[in-house]
Amino acid sequence: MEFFDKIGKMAIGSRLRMLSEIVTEDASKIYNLYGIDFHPKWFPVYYVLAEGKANTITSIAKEIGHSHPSVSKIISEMVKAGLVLEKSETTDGRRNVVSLSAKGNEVTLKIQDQYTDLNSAIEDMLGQTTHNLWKALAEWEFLLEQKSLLKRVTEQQKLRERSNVTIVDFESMYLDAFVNLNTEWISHYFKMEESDYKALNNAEEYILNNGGYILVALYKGEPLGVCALIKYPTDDFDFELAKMAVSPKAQGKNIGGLLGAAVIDKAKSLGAKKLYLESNTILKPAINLYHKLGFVKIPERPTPYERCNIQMELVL
Amino acid sequence: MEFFDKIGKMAIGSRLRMLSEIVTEDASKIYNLYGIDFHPKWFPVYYVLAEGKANTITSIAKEIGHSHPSVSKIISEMVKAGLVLEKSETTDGRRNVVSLSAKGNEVTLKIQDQYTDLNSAIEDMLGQTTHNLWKALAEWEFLLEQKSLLKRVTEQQKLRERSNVTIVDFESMYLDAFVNLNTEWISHYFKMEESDYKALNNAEEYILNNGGYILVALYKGEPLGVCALIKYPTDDFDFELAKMAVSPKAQGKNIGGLLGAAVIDKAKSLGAKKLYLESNTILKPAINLYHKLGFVKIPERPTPYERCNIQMELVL
DNA sequence: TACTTTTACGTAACTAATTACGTAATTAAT
DNA sequence: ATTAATTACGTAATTAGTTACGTAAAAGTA
Repeated sequence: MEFFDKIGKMAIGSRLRMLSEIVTEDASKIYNLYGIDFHPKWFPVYYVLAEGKANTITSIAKEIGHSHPSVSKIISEMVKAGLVLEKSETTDGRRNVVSLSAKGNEVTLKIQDQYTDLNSAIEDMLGQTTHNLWKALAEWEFLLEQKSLLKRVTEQQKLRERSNVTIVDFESMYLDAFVNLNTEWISHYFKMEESDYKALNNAEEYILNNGGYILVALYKGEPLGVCALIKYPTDDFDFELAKMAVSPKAQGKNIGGLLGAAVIDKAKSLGAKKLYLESNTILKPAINLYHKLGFVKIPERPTPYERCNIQMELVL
Repeated sequence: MEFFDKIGKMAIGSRLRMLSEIVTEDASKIYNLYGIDFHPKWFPVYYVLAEGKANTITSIAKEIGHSHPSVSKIISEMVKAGLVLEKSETTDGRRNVVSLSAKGNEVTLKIQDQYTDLNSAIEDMLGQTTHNLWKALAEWEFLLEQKSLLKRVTEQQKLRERSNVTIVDFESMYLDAFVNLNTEWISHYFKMEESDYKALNNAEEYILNNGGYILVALYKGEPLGVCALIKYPTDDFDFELAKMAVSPKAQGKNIGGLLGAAVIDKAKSLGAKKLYLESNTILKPAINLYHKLGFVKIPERPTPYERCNIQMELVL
């Protein structure tokens, strides 16, 4: 089993399966040892019947956490072995009411000792270990019920990706990225307009020297996201959030979200009270993001952009 | 999963299987999350190939602890998916030499992140538990390799049965048992002889009042085994171990062994140096037991019993 | 050199579970 | 009183492994 140490936690499923196989294989031999004609897989069903708790296929399935076809098969095997009786003598004709036969009840007597011995053998093993497998299993079942492994991995993924992204202030070395990333999406969804050329071709003069800012998202050092904070010409707003662009190859890494949050932080630190933005409703993920960031739709107001069909604001 | 708490350790196999199922089901979704077209069950094989360690079906199987048909199937699936290449261009025409294809190597790049994230997710879970599942699994694998569950249960069984057996000195209330148990096996394998009647019908007089002893094995209070220690008439031996009988319904509980050991102890405590016994070689389990107790075959000597064809002694 | 044993590995059949699906009985809703 | 939805459960197909078996190549042996 040393293989598992190298392979890491990736194969915990395989590892559990293998141990389960080793254990159940021996379980089968153990029944033999006690002279009981019994398959280990019957045990959960048998146990429920011996307790006299549930007595229809579905209720047993629910009790033991199996699917009903599984119980159905086990019951038919146990019927064949003479351990279980089926009867439909209830008011509900769909139900298959089952119970232990006389022979099935005999097993109960025989199985007592085995139960005791297996229990002590396992207790003995648990006593020899420093890490209690039984309790560890219960803890894992609990944790996985609270939050699935899938969700946990997704969270780790987000966490890791976030650490790959750093948001930095604009420098002239990022000018190309600022222009290209914006040109790319604008000409993909719409067409470049007069105001686009103005803002992109003279970014430093038009945005930065005018009291505005540009933030750049670096993904593993590469500038793959940009966003501008342009000083708003009137008193209605402090800044306009504009020219936000994220490279398609960095999509799904929440770079937009990080960039947006950073831009808002920046505005806040500058004492801004109100942000403005313009967009188009066909850009669903963008609108969604703005929403998440706290922007709300406002009534139509004049804009130099042809593609603009929605305007939003964020009160800080 | 509360079912398992009631059912006890009996279903540890089921419990392991269920957890394994939950985990591997999510594993499949996790590959999806990272855009990798990959079945979780391929992973162990893939890992070995990526490490460049083993490259034939059997060697991979050995490495990962699967059967070779399992690896064979996985390889053919991975070949179909274009991740693995097969070639028989070796000197040994039986071997199927496999390796990752270019596409297979691409997976290595994609899988890195997933590997990291899954590892951290699991480490995170392990950190949240007080009982470390990972280490507990390793401990169980180790313990079961040392001694199988079957063997452990067998030992517990022996231990428990021993506690059900008590060896007591003869009392007149056990006379019936002494007579019946002996009559039963003697007339089953042979026929009752003159000396049998003498010893059984006048046990108290013939054995006890003659410096001999009778010990009784009580199984859960019931006298199911007897054994006599008869004063030997000459100086050759101190006692003859005779009239040992165990009820067929208590067979396999090592009552003979316990009884034998107790009788020898008794003889020792009486200062005896040499014990004698007579038997017949068709009684294999008995001869076997005498052997285990330390008796060795001795040359033929006169005996009143027709059925006797072997004689043994034990030097204390 | 010829014969036997071992090794490598594929195919087939089995196992213990699952999902998917169909059918009949019951219950709820119009 | 119909009709629709739900429930109970069996059968079939699928899954991820196993053992059993057969065949061909290689290695060992007389």
